[in-house]
Amino acid sequence: MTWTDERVELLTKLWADGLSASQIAAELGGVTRNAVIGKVHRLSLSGRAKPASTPAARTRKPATASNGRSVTTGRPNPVRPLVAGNTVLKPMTQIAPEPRRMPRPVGSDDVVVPISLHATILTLTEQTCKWPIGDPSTEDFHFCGQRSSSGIPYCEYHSRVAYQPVHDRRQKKAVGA
DNA sequence: CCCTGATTCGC
DNA sequence: GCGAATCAGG
Repeated sequence: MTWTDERVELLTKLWADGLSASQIAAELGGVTRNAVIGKVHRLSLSGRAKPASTPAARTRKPATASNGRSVTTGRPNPVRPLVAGNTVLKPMTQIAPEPRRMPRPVGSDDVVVPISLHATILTLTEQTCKWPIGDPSTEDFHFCGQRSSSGIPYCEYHSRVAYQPVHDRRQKKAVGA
């Protein structure tokens, strides 16, 4: 797969959008997340929202070394002002001393049956359950996020909900509990 | 375990 | 320039 102008553009857009490398790779198709990351670096658009320069002094070469492996674990660059999540900033926030129950401002139905992780579009991968929960127009909306079997877009529970067996009406015998 | 990005280096 | 392998962390 070649990095056409369009693909590079899409890559740039998605990367700026905050999508992960693997997600972008899946979106583009034909490339792995490594390819995406490599390209991102080559394009010098790493770090996403981090104008602060980070001249890290990498000194590793464990690839073709005649010796064992260098134990040079120098990490002189721990500074990382991550600003990826673009959430609305709340200037003042009353600290709610109750970590117990979240009030339910939205009148969403209690569709959540299994323990739902608060998966957003950003955390969805090919292996996370994409069962939508809540109203997409509210911030309460999220996805199940449970791990799903390979290829299946939903977790086991939601798979059964999604693909309700229409067949299997005849054979309902000897199903001992 | 799953995932994330970062880096290196042979191609 | 490209990206697999690898690393390092969550």
